[in-house]
Amino acid sequence: MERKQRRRQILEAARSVFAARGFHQSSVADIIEEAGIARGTFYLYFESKRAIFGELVDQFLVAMKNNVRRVEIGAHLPPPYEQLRANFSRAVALFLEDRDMSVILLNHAQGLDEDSDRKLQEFYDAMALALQRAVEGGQALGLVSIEDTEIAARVMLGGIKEVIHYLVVQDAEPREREQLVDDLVQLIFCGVIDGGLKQLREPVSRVPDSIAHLERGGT
Amino acid sequence: MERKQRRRQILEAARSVFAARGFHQSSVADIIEEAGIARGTFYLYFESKRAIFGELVDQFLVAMKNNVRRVEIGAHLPPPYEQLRANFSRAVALFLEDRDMSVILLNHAQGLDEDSDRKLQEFYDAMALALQRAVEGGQALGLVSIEDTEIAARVMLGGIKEVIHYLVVQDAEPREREQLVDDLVQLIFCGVIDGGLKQLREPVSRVPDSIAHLERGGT
Amino acid sequence: MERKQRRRQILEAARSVFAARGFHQSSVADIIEEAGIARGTFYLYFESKRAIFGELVDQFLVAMKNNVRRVEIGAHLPPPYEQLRANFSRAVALFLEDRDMSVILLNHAQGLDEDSDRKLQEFYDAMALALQRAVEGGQALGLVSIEDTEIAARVMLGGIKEVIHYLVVQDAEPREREQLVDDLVQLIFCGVIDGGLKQLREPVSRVPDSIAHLERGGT
Amino acid sequence: MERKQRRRQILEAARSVFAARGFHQSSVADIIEEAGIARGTFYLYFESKRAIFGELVDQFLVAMKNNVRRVEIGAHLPPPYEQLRANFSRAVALFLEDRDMSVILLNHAQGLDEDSDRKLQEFYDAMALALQRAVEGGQALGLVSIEDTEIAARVMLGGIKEVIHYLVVQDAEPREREQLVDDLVQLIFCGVIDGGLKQLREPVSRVPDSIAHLERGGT
DNA sequence: TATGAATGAGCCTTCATTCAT
DNA sequence: TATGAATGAAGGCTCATTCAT
Repeated sequence: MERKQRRRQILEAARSVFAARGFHQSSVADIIEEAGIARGTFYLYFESKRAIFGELVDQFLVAMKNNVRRVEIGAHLPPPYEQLRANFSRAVALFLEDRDMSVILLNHAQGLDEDSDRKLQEFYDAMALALQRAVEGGQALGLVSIEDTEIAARVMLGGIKEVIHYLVVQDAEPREREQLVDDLVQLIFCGVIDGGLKQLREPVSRVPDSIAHLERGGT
Repeated sequence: MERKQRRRQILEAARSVFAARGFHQSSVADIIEEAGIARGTFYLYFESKRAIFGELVDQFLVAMKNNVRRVEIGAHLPPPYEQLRANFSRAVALFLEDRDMSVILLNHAQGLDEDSDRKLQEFYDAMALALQRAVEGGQALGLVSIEDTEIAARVMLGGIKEVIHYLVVQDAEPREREQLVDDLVQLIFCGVIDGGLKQLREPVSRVPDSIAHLERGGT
Repeated sequence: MERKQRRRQILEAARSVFAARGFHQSSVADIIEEAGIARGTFYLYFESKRAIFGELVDQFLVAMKNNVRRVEIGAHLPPPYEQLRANFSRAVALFLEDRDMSVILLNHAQGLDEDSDRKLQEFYDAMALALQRAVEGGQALGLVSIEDTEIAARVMLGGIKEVIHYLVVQDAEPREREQLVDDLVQLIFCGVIDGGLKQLREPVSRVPDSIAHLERGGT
Repeated sequence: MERKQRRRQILEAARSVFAARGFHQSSVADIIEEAGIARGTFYLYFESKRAIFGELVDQFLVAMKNNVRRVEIGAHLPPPYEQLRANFSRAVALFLEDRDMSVILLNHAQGLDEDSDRKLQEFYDAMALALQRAVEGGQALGLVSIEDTEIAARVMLGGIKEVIHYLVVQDAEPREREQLVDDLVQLIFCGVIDGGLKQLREPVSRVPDSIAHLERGGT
């Protein structure tokens, strides 16, 4: 128990250090200073700087996997939308509750070495695949007409990642989380345009006053 | 002129090295070897390893800025959709034509140091702002009902980044670029669900045969 | 008494560890693992890693000193040869019975630090001196014509050390120990050439068939 | 040429440092201080501390191998004794001319790691084999009656090593080198006893005055 | 006495940058 | 302008030893 607590303490320290400076800018010296321990103690609990970083990432990925459930279709089950929304909600919650790890994962976790990159890649691939399956389900139900489900899934994944990243980096609890999730789900599944693309396709003759100022805007 | 060519030669070498290994894994030794020049020569043309990296990023960002134009609304102008689509098309083209830089920007350019991160941040912020303005334009035109245009813009930006990243990393010219751009625009503006969310909200009683296999899927 | 047993246990463990890996390659961790004790316990019995090593060496040197007796000359005493041979026999027995320590002494015990080196040096010096005295005795008896008895003693000492080392490292009980001792004594006192150097000094005109193959040998 | 000189300079520094303190007690810091160069410069010329040590050892072993020639038997060749003596003379000269390396080889070169130990082992094995072949030659010529030529060779090798070691550590040019070589050859081939072992086998009834003092000697 | 967590000095090695030629 | 040898700060990691329990 003692041992586990010390481990946790070091992990916390490392997490905050990595989040603040990134992997390369962070030295073991930074971590032990943050944790208030001696040099050797660090290596009593972790094999290397890489190892503790990997453990942090793994921890988070596992939590994420455990919180995202396959969308099942059936009469006695919640409608797909509810299931999807619940997944989104849990994922967003995880990210927002652990901003350090979010920053690490979305900002610094890439380009360390091939193994590490592959692990991350595989995680995102798994998320993308889950989304792709959901989209294919929608296709089968006749709700989706787009053909390239892989691209569709990637767009959705990217949207989620970027929003999370944005919110975390802004470091502002911007609004009600559930409202955010609703927006996110709607944007990702339905886009921004209410009635589809048709409306965009026509030339606009009358500029509403409300946006006239945009025409010659600054940077 | 001679000097400019030498600069360009070193920049090319650095670009390919950075793309292959990332910033931290790449050493000045790698770059000068790739360029076939001596150690000292490198510093005759660039102040530091960071400087040449920054220059590569800047170069690309400038090209990108030059290729993305503000969407103007007016009777004698192309419809907003055409303008938007043209922007997307040019951006995608830029990325796909310079995969090295795409990898660098989307994978390795973050977490180097505060200056660098801020510059990148500012670039993406600018892209997000452009998208946000477009969305606000749609709002004014009554096409968009979503209120949080900032989030909407971020979702769109993330979708684009992720797709580009995916395509570049896959290293496969997957399909007609224009077709891809069409899909991208549709996804980002209209989402995947044809008729809006309503359809997802209802429970599904009948599972189409075509997706029955998905219910108990593997990994 | 309990304490002495624990000491002995740790000494045994250290001996086998040192013999297997040498002083520098062996860590205190290795020793306590081999002994099955805790880190702190080690320092309850020995001041340092160096100390336990020194104690092992001392132990062996004392045993050796106790087993090598001065060659006494007198009418009622065994002939010098018997006494010398007995000394050799006991020394060889000691080495072969404690191969771990033999390896340590003959292989790893040098170059640790000045104190340690000096102690070892002194031991070998004592052995050399004993041999030198014996040679001087022979000189006085008219059996030895060589003048530099110091060198003679060193040659003899080196011969013994090398043979022991060889046998221990080979890890094979090569032959009857007493036969070995006989050979050793003969070699060290009488050399390999039966009739002295004269025979070697003359050119060889006729190559015996038995060694013709040696003239153009391999490695 | 410049580069070779710098290499040589570092090698010299390392040689003297290793000889003075041994491999483990010597740090790269010691070597660069002795050489008067910067830390990085060391690694410009040698891969590691181990590498430079290995190079020093190799250098010496090669020189030794080049100086020891197979003893050939034939009517038109110098008598075997001359050839043997010449080998000894060259070997002794090599050692005495490079005392640093002698100390390193005879004192510190063992127990570093398996590779290193094996290399050294192989070198001594080769020397032993050469001596064994010589002894076998003597056997064939009827000059040698001892049967175990392997042991004989080891005794000879040990005698040489120990004498060299002794002389080097004493750090005194003790006498004419050729005289030393003569003694060495005689001792190694003919032992110390003029007329063979028989003389030692008889009890001694009369103690010559000249050695009476030895009977109750000091340490 | 026994434990094992904690300590921190010390070492090897890397690599961006400088500078004499 | 070009070279490449030289620099030295910085960082990861080990391990003998201490100490609170």
